[in-house]
Amino acid sequence: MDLQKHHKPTFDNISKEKRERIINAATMEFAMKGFENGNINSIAKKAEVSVGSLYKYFENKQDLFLTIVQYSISSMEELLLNLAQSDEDILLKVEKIIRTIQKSSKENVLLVKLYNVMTSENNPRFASQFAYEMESMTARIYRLAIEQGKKTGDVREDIDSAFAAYLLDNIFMNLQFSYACDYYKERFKIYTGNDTPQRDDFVVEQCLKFIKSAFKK
Amino acid sequence: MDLQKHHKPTFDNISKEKRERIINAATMEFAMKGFENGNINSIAKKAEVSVGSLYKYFENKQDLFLTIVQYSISSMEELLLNLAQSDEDILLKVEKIIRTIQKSSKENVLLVKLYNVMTSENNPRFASQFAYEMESMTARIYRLAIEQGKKTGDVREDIDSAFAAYLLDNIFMNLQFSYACDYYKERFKIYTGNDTPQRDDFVVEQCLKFIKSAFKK
Amino acid sequence: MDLQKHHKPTFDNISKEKRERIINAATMEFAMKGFENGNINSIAKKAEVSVGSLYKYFENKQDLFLTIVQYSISSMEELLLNLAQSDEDILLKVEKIIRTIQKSSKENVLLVKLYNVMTSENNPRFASQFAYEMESMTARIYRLAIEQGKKTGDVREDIDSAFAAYLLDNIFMNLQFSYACDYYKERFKIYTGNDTPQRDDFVVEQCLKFIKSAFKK
Amino acid sequence: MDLQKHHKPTFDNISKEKRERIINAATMEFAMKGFENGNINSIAKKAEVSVGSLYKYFENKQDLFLTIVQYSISSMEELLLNLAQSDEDILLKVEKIIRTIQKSSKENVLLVKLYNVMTSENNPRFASQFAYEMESMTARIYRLAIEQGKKTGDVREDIDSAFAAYLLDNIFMNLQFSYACDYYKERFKIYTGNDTPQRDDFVVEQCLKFIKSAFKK
DNA sequence: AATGAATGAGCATTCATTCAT
DNA sequence: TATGAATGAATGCTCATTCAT
Repeated sequence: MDLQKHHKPTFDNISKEKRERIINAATMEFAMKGFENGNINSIAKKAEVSVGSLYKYFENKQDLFLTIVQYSISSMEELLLNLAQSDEDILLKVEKIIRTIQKSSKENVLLVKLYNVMTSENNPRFASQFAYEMESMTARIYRLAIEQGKKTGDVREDIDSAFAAYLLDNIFMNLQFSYACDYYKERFKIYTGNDTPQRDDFVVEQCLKFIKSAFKK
Repeated sequence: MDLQKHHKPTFDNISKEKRERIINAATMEFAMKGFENGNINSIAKKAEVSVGSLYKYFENKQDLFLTIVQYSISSMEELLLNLAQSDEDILLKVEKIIRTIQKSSKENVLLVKLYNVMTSENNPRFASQFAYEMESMTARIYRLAIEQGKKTGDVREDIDSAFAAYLLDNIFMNLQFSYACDYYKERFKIYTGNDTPQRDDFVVEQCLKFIKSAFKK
Repeated sequence: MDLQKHHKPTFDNISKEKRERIINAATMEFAMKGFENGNINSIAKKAEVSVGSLYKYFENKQDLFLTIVQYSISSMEELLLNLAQSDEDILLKVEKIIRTIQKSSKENVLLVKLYNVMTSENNPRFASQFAYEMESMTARIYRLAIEQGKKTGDVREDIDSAFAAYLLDNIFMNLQFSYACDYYKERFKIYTGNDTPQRDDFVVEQCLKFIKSAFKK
Repeated sequence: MDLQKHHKPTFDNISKEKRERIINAATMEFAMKGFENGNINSIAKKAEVSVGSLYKYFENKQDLFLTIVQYSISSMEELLLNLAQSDEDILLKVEKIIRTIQKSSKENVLLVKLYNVMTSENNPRFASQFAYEMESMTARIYRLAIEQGKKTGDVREDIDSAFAAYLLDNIFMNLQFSYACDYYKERFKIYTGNDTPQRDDFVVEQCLKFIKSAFKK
């Protein structure tokens, strides 16, 4: 677990506007090119900040990347918190989640791409550092919703809540990537014949049928 | 579909042993570091072959990479073909698939890592080139099995076969990564509490329950 | 006509001394080895500058080469402008040109070598890019002088001014190379028996006799 | 002076047809790309001979180049010998030379290109090795013709025969390049406005006027 | 003698990081 | 604190030459 900051204190002192310029430029760069291929000098130029400054704010490239990832996770967490707090039926929740994925994947293609990059970076440290916060939140939310569903009788009791949450997230995670990442978009097309998952209602409907039935007693 | 070779004819002429040394070295390199960061000179050294030779066999780095990926896909295809040809009940097939994933992911960690790397390289050309070969086979197999299931009454008829195949593969793909890739391993642990999906029977059992129920009328 | 700069603005910002170190090192390298064989890393070392810096100043090897050539052309142009502006008799002008060639070829052997290399690089783009600036100036100067000669009666009127200028330059160009370039030096020796055109006055005298007579009515 | 062979005895033993295949392929390669950039492996492929064989015939790349140059010089020498032996008036001879240049430059662009490459190769050994044979022949021919002209009264006696021969060759050499080499073609265009020296008769006429007058008493 | 696969030093170019101003 | 010029190690790829068959 790694919740510590990855930037120097100086980064907190600069103006919000400058901070956002940096975050945006770096997010774009890393999302488009990945960590290894992302270029610090390009980020500096795009953010209209000097490289020297960047190195005043961050120890090195990796720390800038980690900071960016933190930010993108925070953005996603906001969305998730809304879903988590509602008291609805699990299937309603699932529908909300899917619709949120559809909406936010289109609005924040870069964040999703970045998340995708993150999941396959060949640096174990990155992976384990962030999997925790990112996933532990969704894991908890899904598991609680499933347990709640068991109580209300919406979910059969003979499946393991934690594992079911995992399966659910497998579906959601790939669905999310299918809206934003090259490989997954292509894959979606191969499976369903559609260019991108454009018929959102169809996707919602099919997913719900599948999941509802999977949970049903 | 892109089944053409990505190597020069010379690569077919060298000894099987040398060819395998190269394949292994390159698979290891690309699986660990990805395409961009994979180092041709390192591969040559690891394979005990000169760089010059490598460039006699492959036009460039990309073609070596593509060749490697082809090999890994072929390996997977063999497994899949066995599953495809059997005439069993869809649930038996699903079980077989999961057990195959469990077995081969452990045996061929590198291939799975390579596949994972491939899915997140930010190169659209790679994406479309490989999504097709990689996924079109599984897509077809799953869809046919589902359609067969509809006929035999094992699968409800109101779900879209193609989309259900996609959902199924979402689950399998992530499961596969969970056995071999750092991020996904960590994520599995967060969801289920287990270090790696070691309790294979538990995984099979839970997946089957979920999927069986999802398909059930 | 290609008078645009071939360097990045950064090259204008560095100290004159450093700029000259680079120009000198590169001129030497390219003059001795030609474009293809000239080595960027060697130039950097000779100029006591890092390769990285060189690439901050120039987009690539070709642009460094073009810049060098521009410099050498500018040097020559200064000399030519003096000759051009004078209002003298064409034969006086010819004598001045020859003496200028003699003087400058000895002083700037490298520039002449560079020009020689340039004329035979098998790169059409280089050729057309520079032939124009280099030659169009001399072409105009010679042609105007000849036309002026026709008016004053020093030059017969039945020869084509432009073509005569071309023939004149043929002689001058080879003369110039004869002072600086290995092949042409050897060739001069074979023709005249002299090691290098050392007896400058003899060369002047003979050339003048030949050209004067050629122009004479 | 270097008249020795630059190939191993083995090259004399192979079939004439194979020898010519090699000569042709190498001439093409070196004429188009120059010595440094000419590629031995490409030559072997083009000549349908193995690289190994090439190295059986020639010590190294340089010796292959030198051999090629020898051949091209021999070709030119044949032409020159014809001119040399005729007993004509010097101006008729000059006309013949120009027409020969015009004809052969178009027919054997590669040989001329090769000769051009040779004159600027930055390897002193090349230069001095070949200047001798190539130029000493023309030097002698031109000088003798001029001396003959002096006797017959066609050439003024106060010019140095050797130097006049040199000036003559300056004109011819550049004229030759103007028909075959990129830089010189461009330069010809700048001076005369014509794309290539296509109006051959005009060229002959103007050259003759110039040279005739230059020699005239 | 002929082959052509193998070699590996060499080169243009990139980019994370430093540091003088 | 901010700047951005400077650094140089690192990498994909080429090609003259060798040598086992």
